Amino acid sequence: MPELPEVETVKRSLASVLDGQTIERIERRDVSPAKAPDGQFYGSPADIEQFVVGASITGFRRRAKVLIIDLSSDYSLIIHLKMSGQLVVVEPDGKRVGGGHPTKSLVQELPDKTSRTIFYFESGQRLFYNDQRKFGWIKLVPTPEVEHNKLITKLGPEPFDDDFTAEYLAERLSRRTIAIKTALLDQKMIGGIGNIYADEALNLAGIDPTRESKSLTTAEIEKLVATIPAVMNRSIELGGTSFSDYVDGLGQFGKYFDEARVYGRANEPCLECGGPISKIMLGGRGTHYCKNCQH
DNA sequence: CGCTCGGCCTGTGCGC
DNA sequence: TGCGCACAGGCCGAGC
Repeated sequence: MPELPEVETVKRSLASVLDGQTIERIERRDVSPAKAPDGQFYGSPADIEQFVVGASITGFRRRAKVLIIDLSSDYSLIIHLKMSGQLVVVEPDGKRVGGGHPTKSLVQELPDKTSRTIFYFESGQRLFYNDQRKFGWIKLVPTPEVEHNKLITKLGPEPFDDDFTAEYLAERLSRRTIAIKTALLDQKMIGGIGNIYADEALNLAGIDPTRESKSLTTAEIEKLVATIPAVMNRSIELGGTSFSDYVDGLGQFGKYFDEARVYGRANEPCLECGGPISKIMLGGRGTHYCKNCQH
């Protein structure tokens, strides 16, 4: 589910209510399958007891699609929501802090069967880490080690970084034969792009997603370097993309989907030419584009 | 080294 | 109405 704009939205919403709050207790649930750690939380019970319980939250950070919660114990929680992860704050009375939405996924009381870990705060509020498909994870690491952690160091520059330039991207694409769409999803090349925004940015740039990476012209690469942060910024403004059950930390839906140009719009008319949006499989991912407008 | 594909999980929606 | 298959926001590792 969450790509950079969704994780950024979750980060901001959680920070607005949980910054400075003290964790009173942790509950790790749903221990199946046996090989996954309790609650998908990688950390020994002793370490969690010592460095998480009783600690307060000193800040929230994001790197690409990874959320980092810093604690007063000088330890940090590194969290990846992968496809179906949610972090949702609930009031003592069980209501979402932001009120949430009256939809199927939110009518249900928490915890539900997807709730893997619950953080109880002294305020009485609770933070639910829900993950239907169980691909996501939480890891406990010393704060000084976060930036040296392999999960973080392997990530390429983010779309908003100063070092995300046309020169950088041209160099990285210059000898690659993989489709440009596949290249954009490579987190080592650029950190934070996922399936939705790869399709959207390529549409805005007028580039066919199946093109060989090394075939892109300088002008096309310059367009991409502009459209990628543009589409991400617009999505952050709208609170990310929800097309089924993504919600932010307050249970709010993102509205970018209403503005999506190609993603999820197979067979619908292209906003530019009116022709049908195509959907193909590329590198195992559903890929949406306009054959008239993207070359 | 580069590339493609299957696997990890659970659920939903579609075609038959 | 029921059944089985394809696909879903991500990423890793095996195998060529």
